[in-house]
Amino acid sequence: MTRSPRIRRPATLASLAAELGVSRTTVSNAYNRPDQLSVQLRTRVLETAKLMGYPGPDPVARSLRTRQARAVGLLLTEELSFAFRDPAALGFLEGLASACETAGQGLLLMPASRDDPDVSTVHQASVDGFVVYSVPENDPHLEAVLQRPLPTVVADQPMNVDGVDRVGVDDRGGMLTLARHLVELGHRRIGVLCMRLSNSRSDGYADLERQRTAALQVQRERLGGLRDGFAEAGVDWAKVPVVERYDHTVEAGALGAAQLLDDHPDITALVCTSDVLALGALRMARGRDLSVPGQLSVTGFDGVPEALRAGLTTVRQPVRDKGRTAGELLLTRGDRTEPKSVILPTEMLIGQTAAPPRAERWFSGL
Amino acid sequence: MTRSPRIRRPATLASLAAELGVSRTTVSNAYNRPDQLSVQLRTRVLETAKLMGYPGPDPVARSLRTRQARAVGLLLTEELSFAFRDPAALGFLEGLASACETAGQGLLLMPASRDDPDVSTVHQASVDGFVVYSVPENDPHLEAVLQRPLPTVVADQPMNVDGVDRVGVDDRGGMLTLARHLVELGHRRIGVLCMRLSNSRSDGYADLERQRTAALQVQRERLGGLRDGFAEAGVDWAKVPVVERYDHTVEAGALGAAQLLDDHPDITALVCTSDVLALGALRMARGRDLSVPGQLSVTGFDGVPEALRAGLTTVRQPVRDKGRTAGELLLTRGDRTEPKSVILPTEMLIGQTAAPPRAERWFSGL
DNA sequence: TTGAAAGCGCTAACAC
DNA sequence: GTGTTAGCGCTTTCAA
Repeated sequence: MTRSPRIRRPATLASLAAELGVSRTTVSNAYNRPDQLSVQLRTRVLETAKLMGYPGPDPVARSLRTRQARAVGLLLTEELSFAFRDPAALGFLEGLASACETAGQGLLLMPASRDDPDVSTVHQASVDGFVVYSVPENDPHLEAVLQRPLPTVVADQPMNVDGVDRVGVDDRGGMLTLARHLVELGHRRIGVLCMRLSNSRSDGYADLERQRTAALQVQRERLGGLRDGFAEAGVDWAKVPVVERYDHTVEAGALGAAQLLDDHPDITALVCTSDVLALGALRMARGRDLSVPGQLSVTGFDGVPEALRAGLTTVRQPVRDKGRTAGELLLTRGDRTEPKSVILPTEMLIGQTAAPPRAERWFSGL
Repeated sequence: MTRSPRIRRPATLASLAAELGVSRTTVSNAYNRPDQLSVQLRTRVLETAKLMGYPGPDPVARSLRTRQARAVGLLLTEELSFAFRDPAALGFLEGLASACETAGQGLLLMPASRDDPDVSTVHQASVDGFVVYSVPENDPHLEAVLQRPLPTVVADQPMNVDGVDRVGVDDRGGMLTLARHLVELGHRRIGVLCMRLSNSRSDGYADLERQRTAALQVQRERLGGLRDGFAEAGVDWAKVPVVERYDHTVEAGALGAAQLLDDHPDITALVCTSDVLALGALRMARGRDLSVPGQLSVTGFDGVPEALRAGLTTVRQPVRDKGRTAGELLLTRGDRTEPKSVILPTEMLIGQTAAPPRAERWFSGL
């Protein structure tokens, strides 16, 4: 980036001081400590500054001196633009941004694509702290963040980073409640569609081993809650088909749902670990003229606006609050004597996409 | 923000050099110019660094020295969180983010609320350049940006900033095409619902003077295109009711549309200068059992996903491209000999919300 | 109310 | 391949 013609070599605090015949301290005070000099001197300084085109103290130099950048770095291990497309990420971002806004801090989005081992953007970030949003265990970018001597807050995952604050939601509990609801409706043969479990692309059935060792713990938790809920009804989890999709899009959800239904036409409920996937499942059902919830129940997770509009039975997590809390944890905690963990509640939302399975309905119709 | 226990006073490049018994240059080179020293020395440096917990060169100090922050500042004169709720802004952000990502630059979102005269966040931003997204003329934050000796790109508005690159879309042309389409359908009595024309809150009719002096030029352009299109059919613009809404939400759109229809029950088409407002108008129509487009035609502007889903007749602008272009203009232009202006095309999208007005339809039905 | 001095942590010429 | 020197532009004791 070169300088345009309108960009002349700018004046510095020193040159301004020289011009005025005062010390640099005085000029600095004019900007930072108005009470330290007479009003008239201050206005003279400010006016000359305007005249000379001095834009005020250079932020980088000031940061170096004060050791404050007045900005928070956000690490997402996705394409940066993903954050603006995924509704749950968006809600988080909104909450985090509002916390930053309140504190007068900027929010620095750091490019850190999953596949790119280059962590230099983390090393380069001029920030006062980091928020790490939902990255896998052992992510190199996260390692780089932890390397930096700055306070850090992890949102969602990883769940077990030493000495670092965390904010998450009750993923397991939410899914447990949902599972019990489905059990109560009478479902016993279910299929599961989940988000990616690790950073290696894998689209298809996830066996127990893969579920157990998932690097993305949030998914592990949700699956765990589901398993527990159905175990209460005697369902053998080992026999429950779990399909994993790497991409988190409606299209991927539709494809995963199709795979599941092709292989297991007998399932009565399709449990998705995210709303986006569930919206895909609904689309697939529509495409096949499968009535929901008549012939198939579908559930989601997250409670994103699109899902609520679609009347999805799902579990809502307070994504905005999660973002705001992450920001507050980072910005307003005085004593960091020991790391703090905040778990926000989830809430099951009964929509119009889950009902008793067909046979059951006939039965109750008698 | 205080340091947590795991955050010890970090080693510096100098202390590492001392420990190793080499010069600081050597350590610096180990990080920045691997080819300038032997492999073994380099690994020794890097290993000792790890041992001492040296996180690599401090980004702020490096920035001060190199005069590069590797980040782009984004100025939006809205609540920061607004950007995450407005679909058009979101598309822009997505495009800009991807351009930054490609260039390995961070994207710094600067809080700069409209009502808050505090521009210090602009002064504090450690960035290599600014993107200014759709702010009114004479906005103090924009002034502050222009003060900084950094390259700047304006997206949408203001349109007339000296010596600064700009990317926009053909707002006037898009609206002109839409106007002609409506004229051709037979509409002569229309009502207009537009976004805010200045930063002072004003909800209600905007007279010609207010339209002409609107600080938000994009709206001015869109209204201008509309006026020209209907002028071709001999419609007297002075008699066209134009309702302005300060808030850019579906609710505000519904209220504005209601006002317009209450006062002017004879209008056959409701032209909205944004899709969000148009979605509000559709909601209002639904609430009143007014059939669209049977009894009332409704049109939008932007081509946001929600609007396309709703089948709105509208004008699409390439918001993602606009964002990407803004980023590229800032990041990849070598010669800034003279400011460049990029205008992206718009495209009318005929949906299901505009049809011939009632009388006309009867006529053609004969 | 103002100024002198020190240094934040780093990189880039240039010399060896 | 490695070291010396000279700042980048600013804030902050401390002394006047």
